[in-house]
Amino acid sequence: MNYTTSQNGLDLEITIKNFSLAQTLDCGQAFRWEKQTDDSFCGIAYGTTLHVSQQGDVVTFYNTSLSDFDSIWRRYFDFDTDYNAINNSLMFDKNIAAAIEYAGGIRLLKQEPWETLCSFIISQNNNIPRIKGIIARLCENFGEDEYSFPSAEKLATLCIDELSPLRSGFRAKYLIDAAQKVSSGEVNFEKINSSSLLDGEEELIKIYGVGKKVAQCVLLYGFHKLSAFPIDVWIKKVLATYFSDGFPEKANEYAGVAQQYLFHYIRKKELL
DNA sequence: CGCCAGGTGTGCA
DNA sequence: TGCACACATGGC
Repeated sequence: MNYTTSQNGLDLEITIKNFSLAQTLDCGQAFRWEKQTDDSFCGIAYGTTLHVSQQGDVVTFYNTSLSDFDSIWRRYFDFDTDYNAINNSLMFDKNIAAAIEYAGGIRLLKQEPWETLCSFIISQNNNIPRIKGIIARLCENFGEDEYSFPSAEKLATLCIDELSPLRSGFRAKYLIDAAQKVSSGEVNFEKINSSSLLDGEEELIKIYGVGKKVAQCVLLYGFHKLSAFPIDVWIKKVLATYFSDGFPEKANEYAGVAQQYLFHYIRKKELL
């Protein structure tokens, strides 16, 4: 156990080391969290809203039941995985070590596969504020209630024109195709769960508009396959700058975790 | 107002 | 295989 919980009225407090709520929720892996203040966020996952904040090593889940924490948030934030051990296993490389130094408080969220698939279809050739806007409109227009992400079955009944309120541009046709293939079972999430990375990717790129990068994002953030390795423009820059001889094989098991740190790290450096 | 965005499909050599 | 180029929309 690398954290402890305690009840404080209606709130639940988690004490945990080397975790950063802000880095985790604001690093481009999830798009339904809104920053309230520097260390306080409101958001939705698995059809459930949450207000959460962090003060030092203490993370406060406001107005949350222990059952919601156990069934949703503990898993969503991946609190049961030992990131100290993972980070230690990645420290052998000095560039990854530098990225850990900067961004090692990030956790790889366990998001819903279908939501993750849609989110990263929408993310292509797009910027984060607009990605969030499109996803918010998707939920407002087609979710079953105000909290839920619309199901693949629901979206599969729609045509491209009916997605116009999203203003998602050329991506609308990709969302429809994804909904049809997922709801029909042509793309099988159960199968992907127990598949290798390569087979999972092969399954996902059956969808029109899903290529390697989006597929790897879905495997990493939606299926929690920590060896998945999405290569976007930023990671291309990382590979060219720090790993001209190739990404170290020793990091393969947790390549996706390293990728997330490196992504955050190089973007920060570019801003300076 | 232009440039650009956590890419992918398409049409060429 | 490799490489421009278009693609919708709007953030900055």
